[in-house]
Amino acid sequence: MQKNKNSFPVPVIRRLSKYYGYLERADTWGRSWISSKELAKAVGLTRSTVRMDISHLDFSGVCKKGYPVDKLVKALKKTLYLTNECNVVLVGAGNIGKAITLHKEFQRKGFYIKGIFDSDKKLQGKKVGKLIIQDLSKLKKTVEEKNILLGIIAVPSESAQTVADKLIQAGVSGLLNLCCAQLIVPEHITVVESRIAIDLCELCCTVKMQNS
Amino acid sequence: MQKNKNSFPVPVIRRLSKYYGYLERADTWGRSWISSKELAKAVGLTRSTVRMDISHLDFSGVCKKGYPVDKLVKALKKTLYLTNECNVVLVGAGNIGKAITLHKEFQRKGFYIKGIFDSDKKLQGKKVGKLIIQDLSKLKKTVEEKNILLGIIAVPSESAQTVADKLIQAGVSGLLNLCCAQLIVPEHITVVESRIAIDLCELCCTVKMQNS
DNA sequence: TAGATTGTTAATCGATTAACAATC
DNA sequence: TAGATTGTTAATCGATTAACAATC
Repeated sequence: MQKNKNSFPVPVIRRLSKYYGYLERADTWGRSWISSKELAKAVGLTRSTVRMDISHLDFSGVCKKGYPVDKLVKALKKTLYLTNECNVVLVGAGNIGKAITLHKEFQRKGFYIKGIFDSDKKLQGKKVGKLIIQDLSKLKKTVEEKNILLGIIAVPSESAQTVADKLIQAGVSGLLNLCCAQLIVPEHITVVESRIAIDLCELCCTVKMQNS
Repeated sequence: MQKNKNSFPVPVIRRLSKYYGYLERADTWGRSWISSKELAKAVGLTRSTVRMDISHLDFSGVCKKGYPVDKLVKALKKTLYLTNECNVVLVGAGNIGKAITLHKEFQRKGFYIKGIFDSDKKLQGKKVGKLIIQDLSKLKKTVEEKNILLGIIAVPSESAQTVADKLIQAGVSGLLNLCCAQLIVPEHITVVESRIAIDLCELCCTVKMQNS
């Protein structure tokens, strides 16, 4: 039973995404029922956590059988707002930026990169897939015309804040920050940090602490 | 005062990495002292949290002045095991894998990609920067000879588990998993998940929940 | 029926924040 | 000195886990 639309803690959202990822695949294998025990094992969590998380959804399981996979996938999709497509723009046409633009996983999940921007004049006009790299002065126009919800920041740390400001001014509601600089944003803007370099630091540190 | 080398909770490690990232830059600007208040503001946390985290280090601040930036950077570097370089291999020479290999940020932080591997025969032999893409049969030899600690997995979900098994068998101690599949690993192996697609889902979901 | 599994409440655990004495 | 800041303890907050009645 869904209590309050706005009351999902971030850890719950992250885990629901995990369940969705696994169950979507399980569904294609023809799996029709799954218990909290099995799902917990598959994603590396406890039964209790899985049941608590699923209780947030507008959805019920069946005693002794578990959860119907197809319906659970649908409920997750709805709750995670993955039913509609989501348009995004990306700033920074370096190696990482280009790789993300060309990556098919995002489209498959309903995220469409509708514009790629870079302040480097030498890159402007070049193609990345079907998109042409544009100057940031075109940002606002694209965000308005193409109904863009989110911006991805894949520029060097030094220009991250400037780019964030321009994206917000252009009208996006959320930022995915791939660079290591801390962003300062107004309250109504959501920022999620996705930093491979910091994740690698964390991994290295954890491993070395254990071995010491 | 450092109580127990092995007792750092993951959230603390992540925040210490953040402080390190910011302070390293502040140091190059010539900043010599910083208070918990200022550092907290710069990285978006509370004073209390900053002071608690720093109390984990083998390091002391000075009343009324705060913390000496250069010494704090050194203490963080030591605690986070960033004093020595760390050798890694990467499996999956697709767009993302190549972009990471070519990215300079990792080297700057002391992470050296010493080998790139792909099971695709058409890619083997080609160059990515100074590295030549190799077959996975060469994995074990590279890990042993080049003193490799970590493996980065940048392959499609379907082959992630197989690749993880091979990396573990080759002798790495930790895995950075960039793909969405859940990995099953023995207890002595550390896995950190770094998933742009899931971060993007989280961002989209959070934004849409707020706007609804 | 007996056994298994859900849904939910209560208990535990851990992390963050607040408060304040000590200090310069 | 007065004011500011550290270091640390205690209080709060929230998330995870355990337990168990209800159910099929």
